[in-house]
Parts: sequence; C-alpha cells; structure tokens
Amino acid sequence: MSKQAGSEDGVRSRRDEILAVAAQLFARKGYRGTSMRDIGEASGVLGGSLYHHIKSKDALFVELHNGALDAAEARIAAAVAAAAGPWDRLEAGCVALLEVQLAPDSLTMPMMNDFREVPDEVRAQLVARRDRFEQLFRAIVDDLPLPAAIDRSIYRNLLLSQLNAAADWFRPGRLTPREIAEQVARLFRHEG
Amino acid sequence: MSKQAGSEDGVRSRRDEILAVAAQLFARKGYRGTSMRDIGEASGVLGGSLYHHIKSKDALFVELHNGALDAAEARIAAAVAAAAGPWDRLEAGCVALLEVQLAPDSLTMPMMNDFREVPDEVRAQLVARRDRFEQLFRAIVDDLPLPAAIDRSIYRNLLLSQLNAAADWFRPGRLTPREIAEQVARLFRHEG
DNA sequence: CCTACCGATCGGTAGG
DNA sequence: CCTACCGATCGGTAGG
Repeated sequence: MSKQAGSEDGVRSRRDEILAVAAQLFARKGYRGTSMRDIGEASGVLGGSLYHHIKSKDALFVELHNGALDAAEARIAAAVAAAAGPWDRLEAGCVALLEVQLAPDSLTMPMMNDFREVPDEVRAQLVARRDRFEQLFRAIVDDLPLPAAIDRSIYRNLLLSQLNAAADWFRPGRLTPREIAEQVARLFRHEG
Repeated sequence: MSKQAGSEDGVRSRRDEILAVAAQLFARKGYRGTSMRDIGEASGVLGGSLYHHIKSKDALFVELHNGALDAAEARIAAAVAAAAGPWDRLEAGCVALLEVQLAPDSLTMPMMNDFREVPDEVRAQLVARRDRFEQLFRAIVDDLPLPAAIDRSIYRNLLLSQLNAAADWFRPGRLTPREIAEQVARLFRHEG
C-alpha cells in the first residue's frame, strides 16, 4: 500500500510540476509563443518526453485554462457569498477577481486573452468554459439597482473586460489589486 | 513623365494592395497566426515574392500598426476638438475611437492586442507608438472635473482598456458603436 | 525519460 | 514575380 501510494504520488507530483511550469510559460509567452521544447527545457526534460505525461499541447492548454478558471470561480463565489448588499457583492467580486488575476504569478487571466492564438477546436472549449465563468458576474449585475438608461448587457461586458484587461497595465508597487478593484467598483456604481 | 508617373503609381498601388491584404490578415489572425505565405496567397503571389515590396514581416507589421494609429489619432483628435465641454470631449473621444475600432473591417485595434505575440524589438516600437496615441486621452481625462476620490491614472487605464476590449465582445446588429461609446461615457461620468 | 527521427511550416534569399 | 532552396523550428512518434 505504501509502495503503491508512493508511486502514485510520484507520478502525480511530477505531472503537476510540469503542469505548473507549462502554465507559467503559457501565461507569459502565450500559446503559440510556448513550444513543447520550451516546456521540456523548463522542466529539465526533452520536449518529446512530455508526451508520457500529457496527450497533446492542445489538451494541456485546455486543462490548465479550465483548472485556473475553476479555482478563480470558487474563490470569487465564496467572496461574493460573504457580502451583503448588491453593491457590496459587486465590489467583493471585483476584488476577488483582481486579486486572483494580478497575483505575482497569476496564471488565470493571461490565458484568457489569447483565444486568437489557439486552434479552432481548442478555442471552442475555452469559450465555453469562460462563458460559464461569466455567469457568476451576470448574477451579480442582474441584482444591481441600476438606472434604466444603463444597458445591463453592455454594463456586464464593460465590467468584465475591465477586470480582464487590468493585467495588461497593472504594475506592482503602486495601487494594490484591491485598491484598483475598489476604483472599478466605484466607477461602476450608478444608483437608479 | 507620364511613363514614370504611371510606373510609380503601379508600384505604389500594388504595394498598397498587399499592405491592405496583410492588415486584414494580421487583424483577424494575429502576428504569429499570419504567415508570409498566407499574405502571398491572399495577394495572388508566392510568399517569397512579397520581399520585392517589403523588407521583412516585422517591418511590415510595424508599418501597418503605426499607419492605423496615425489614422485613428487624426480622426479622434478632430472629433474631440469639435466638442465643447470636458464631458462632451470625453464622449466625442469614446465615440470616435469605438467607431474606428468597431468598423466592419477595422484594422486598427485588433493589432494593438497581440503585443505578446510579437518579437521583442517589434514590441518596443509598437508600445512607443501606442503610448503616444494614449496621450490624446490623457489630455481629455486631465480636463475632467472628477471627484477627488477617483485616481486619474487608474481612470485613464480603465477607460482605454474598456475601449480597446470592446472589439472582443462587440457583435454587429445590436447596439451600434456609437451607442456603446455613449454607455461607456455615461459610466465614466462622475461629477466631483 | 532519451535518441533519433517524421512531415510540416516558418521567414527569408539567390538567381533569373 | 517565380523556381528552388536555406536553416530553423514546430508538434508529435517509435522504440528502447
């Protein structure tokens, strides 16, 4: 039993190491900018050897992308559930999302931005997962007492693209992710 | 004279045709997703033949990117100059930018989003040109009578990423670019 | 996990 | 503008 468990743990952690390395490379250099040989080199292995652990580059990317969204979703849902009123839930959601996205070694959001770099079949899977993720914010926005002149669909798209784009201009050392999120929530606060 | 002019026009228009074709491909498929052979095929020519008209793929991309920003900048500056108050200038800038960016065959903005796909030396040139472009909005934002609690640097970054990301979720047939821009301007209107 | 390799594709060039 | 090719790199595989 200990032998089997040890062996399983060994295999699992090696695979997880490779996945973690791959996620960082994808997040930094994009799908097309990261070769299997790059991932191999960063894992101390030749590119071809990775195929003992994964099926294909595409499957690897999808697995990492969806796993990152699973984690982000769980954390955001918990933060939102802990908040009271509709505007507080909005702010809690913004803070949680930006803290996930702007964490020093964040893998989540950089991967959501290169849908165009990815093969068509892969893109379809990523879009489907992302759409499910965005339902979380749809629920928050639907509860907001917004002025009638504001289109909720546009509002939601603007909010999400806001939060997703922050990684492009964020620089550590100035405002914290929480402070930026509070600014976003303030900007999006328009009482009816 | 007519012979020389005719020859120059012929060379120029052929080159311009190729540039237009390349811009569309880059905008749709990104820098890495567009090969010189793709551009050749869409121009009715083999990939290698393009090098009679251009120096390199990198130089081609930079030329297209900067040309698109030149055009966008001129149009936006004119629209902004025609507006009266600070909030009207903000709205005019948003409308002009989104109308450029969301035009059916827009080339401008899709090219601003794949900085990560591009070689380092190219990226430096694109970033420099984009920074100059964004000064236009810095001037607009600096004139706004915003509440003291709002950070103008964050505000400007949020506004620009908003406008740049719209191309990702915009679908023709629903709201027009102008209507979306008006929603953005409304959302960003917070009087001090 | 490596050696050794595959077919495909890339940006670019020589020479006409 | 084409033919013909270069060296490099890609994702992936066979066989050990």
